[in-house]
Amino acid sequence: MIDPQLLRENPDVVRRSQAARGSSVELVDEAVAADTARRTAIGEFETLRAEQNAFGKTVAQAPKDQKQALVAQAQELAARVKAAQQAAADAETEFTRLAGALQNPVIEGVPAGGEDNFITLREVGEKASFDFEPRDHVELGELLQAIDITRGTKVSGSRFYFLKGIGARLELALMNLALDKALSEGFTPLITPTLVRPEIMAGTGFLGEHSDEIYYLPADDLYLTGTSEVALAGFHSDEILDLEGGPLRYAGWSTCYRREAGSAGKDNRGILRVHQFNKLEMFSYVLPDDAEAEHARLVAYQESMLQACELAYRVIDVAAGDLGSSAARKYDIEAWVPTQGTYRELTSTSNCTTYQARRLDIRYRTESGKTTPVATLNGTLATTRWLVAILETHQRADGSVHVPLALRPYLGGLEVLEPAK
RNA sequence: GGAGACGUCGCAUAGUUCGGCCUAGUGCACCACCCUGCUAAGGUGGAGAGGGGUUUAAACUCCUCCGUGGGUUCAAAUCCCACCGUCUCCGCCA
Repeated sequence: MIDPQLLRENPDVVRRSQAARGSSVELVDEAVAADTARRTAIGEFETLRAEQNAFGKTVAQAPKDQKQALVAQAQELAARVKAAQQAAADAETEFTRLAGALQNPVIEGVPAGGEDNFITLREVGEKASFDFEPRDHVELGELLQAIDITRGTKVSGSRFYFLKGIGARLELALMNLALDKALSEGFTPLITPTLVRPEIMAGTGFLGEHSDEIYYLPADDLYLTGTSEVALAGFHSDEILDLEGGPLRYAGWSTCYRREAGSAGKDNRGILRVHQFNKLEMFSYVLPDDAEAEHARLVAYQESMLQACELAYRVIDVAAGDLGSSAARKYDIEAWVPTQGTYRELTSTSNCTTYQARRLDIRYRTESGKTTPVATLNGTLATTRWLVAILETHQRADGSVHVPLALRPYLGGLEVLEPAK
């Protein structure tokens, strides 16, 4: 939910943002009109209600012989109050519908346009080159007996897989490396529920245009989360936070579930795009003024993870149209995937400013004692998908795979993954 | 799965019998001030959330909020219904 005051006082800012995203600009004017209508309706209702409250006292104190006449009068007033209340509620609903459809105003400098209009901020590391024909991660996964896609499909259908042996260990090593990184940066680890109630899913903004991406369990009216961001954002919902001692930072460890409904036929091979994977997600609750600095911090943590895994990557500033409704700015880090000859997204970090917090009612107290929404940010620290880049980047001619130094302590010192005999 | 109890302004509690005197009382904690040489104790006052109006702002003022949502009524913390949550007992499973 955007700030109603911003909408009222600076509709141009919202208009520009909607335009940059390629979203409806007219919606801004509709929302402004709905805001005016809503406030008028509220005023009318409250005037009548005040009258009714006062009259109620007269009735209560009236002598018995006058009561009947007064009650008759009160009934008539009550009917008018009821109508006005309904009108106010309707106006409120309409405003919420329209304003709720407005996306988070993008931050100054975010490139306008769609998926291809991103700006590359930097490229880091040397892309792997081979004097042999490199194998893709599926082949390597088979050689190492680390990834079993055939059986994953047999058991659960397409886009499912087993991580086996060294594959399972490698994922845990990566996740634990990320967890230690998060701990050293002061994050509190949190293992989160992966089934959430509808209001939490809606509050984080995932039930909008991407609702067909989400698994839903009708028998229980619960949603399977596609990222622990959902639970992490819901963690402090309806709370007033104390940020005096600095931001609240959490690292959420969870399995993630995605239907991948719109991507049939895309990335069918391997474990790049799957229905289920694990992820360690950073989540920060900060003062609105500190959000951009926190965003830079989250990217830095992500880059240090990519570097620890000895991967070549680029950092991109995602274009407005590709942001999702809650994000005011998003940086993706994409690692070079040798057999695809391209960069693929490994992390994503969003600055949701106060947009998500306003929906979930997460506030802090200002110096004057008033409450106002906090800013929320989130970013990936590790996911199963990283195995793709790690295996392909560090492979050798004989099918063995070099283990990045930083991961070795988590694999009992193992330096090389050897093909199974 | 069955039976029952409960949900009140940070915490604890009163109020629900019998709808209007609840503009929700009290204690603790909290904040400011006063008093006592310090501390403790005591005194006075303040203090919840959301939203309108007004305003540069403050002050002021009005409406809403007693788990959530409906309903009955001139009037609901109080009566009715549904849902959510917590606890206890029984059953079942691990």
